[in-house]
Amino acid sequence: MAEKLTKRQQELLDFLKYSQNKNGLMPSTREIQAHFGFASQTAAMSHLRALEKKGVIVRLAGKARAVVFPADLEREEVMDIPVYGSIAAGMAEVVDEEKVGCVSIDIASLGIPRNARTFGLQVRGESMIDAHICDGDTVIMEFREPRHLDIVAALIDDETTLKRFIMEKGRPYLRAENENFPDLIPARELVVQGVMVGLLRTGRM
Amino acid sequence: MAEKLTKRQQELLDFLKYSQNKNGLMPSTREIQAHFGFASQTAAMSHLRALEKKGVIVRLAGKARAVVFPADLEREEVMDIPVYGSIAAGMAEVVDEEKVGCVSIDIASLGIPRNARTFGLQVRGESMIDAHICDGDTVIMEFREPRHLDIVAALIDDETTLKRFIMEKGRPYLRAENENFPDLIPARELVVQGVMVGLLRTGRM
DNA sequence: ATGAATAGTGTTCATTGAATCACTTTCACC
DNA sequence: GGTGAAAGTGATTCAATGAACACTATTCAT
Repeated sequence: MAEKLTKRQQELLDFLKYSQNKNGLMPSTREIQAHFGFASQTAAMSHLRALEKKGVIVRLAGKARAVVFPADLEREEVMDIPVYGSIAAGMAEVVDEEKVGCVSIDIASLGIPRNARTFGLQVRGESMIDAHICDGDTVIMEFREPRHLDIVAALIDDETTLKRFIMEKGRPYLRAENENFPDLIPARELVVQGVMVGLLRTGRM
Repeated sequence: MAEKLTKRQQELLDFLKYSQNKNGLMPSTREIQAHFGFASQTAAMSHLRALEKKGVIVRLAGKARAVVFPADLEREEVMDIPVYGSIAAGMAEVVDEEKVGCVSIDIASLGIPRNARTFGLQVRGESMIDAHICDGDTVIMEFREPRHLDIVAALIDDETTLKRFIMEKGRPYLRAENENFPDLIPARELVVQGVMVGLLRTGRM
């Protein structure tokens, strides 16, 4: 199965990947022909056949643009999660100005339902270091009601901070997971923007 | 742009998503017709037009199966990273038996080149807790030469453990990031299987 | 030297599949 | 009660595409 490709076949495969990424769909044989400057469309056809025989692509006979990468079929559904540097007061709907990036990850890895409203948040500071959440980490939040001991993104003084949500005798309050930080924050007007469901750390460790 | 869809339009959109996920390509108007039991192919056409007008899909005129979700175009290239529970001695090529899952994530989020050889590793134990790597975390490793202070997956006594790689006066050794663990491990036959480039934590925090 | 891949050219054909026109029906809204 | 959007039916047209066949040329391992 893992037969190695010839140089030309690799070029063709690269074009297929490029095309799917750039245009969102596979090229037709004639588009392949045009891209490589073939005089005959058959050249593209035979290359596709070769790639199929080597198992790097799958083709569905008779259908147009029906070239598929096996990996794409096995892959779980991928979700795009917007990442914010901070989340301002409103947040009701969308807050594009603060958006600093996007993480695409398969929903199975996160273990969340596909219809969950999720967003990412870049962590600043060490206030949750005892929960092993570091400065620079990206936490994945889900928009839902917090439960006891959940880690939540809460709006305090117009800024979003990560805290542990404690429900004691029906009274909720927030706690930082760092000895050096103000231990308890009485939660009067408690605005919870999301509950932490995942964490992503990248770069030099 | 974010006009809400009718029930029927939502059904159609779901079918498009289902089809792309299941078959790897978009359905043609006739396939849509067959799926919904329309007597006329025009019904599918007009629905697609409606979806396009509302901005949830993009269509390329004249091309076959040319329906694209805008999100797919903005998305960076997604990479499938195999996750192992542990990595046995060989590891030279592929070790399918130990594979416990797969993480799909866009390469931009990880900040690694697209041709990097990466794999995931489930962390067991608390030996790296001081580096804020917890039991149950999945670390993303890249197969490359370790540098000073990198966190590496090293093979010790036929088992893979995560350690910090220290290069001191040309002599490499490994250190656990946990006071309670054997502080230094002289590295005689040092087999480094990968360098940590990312971390993913999921589930209840 | 002789197949067997690889890499093409040139041509033809049958489908697949998008697009358009003409009309019907239902249903919410003012 | 009229209007317009949503949801269809039915028929027709024609470009976009995959597929097949016949041949050529080169490389490479038997």
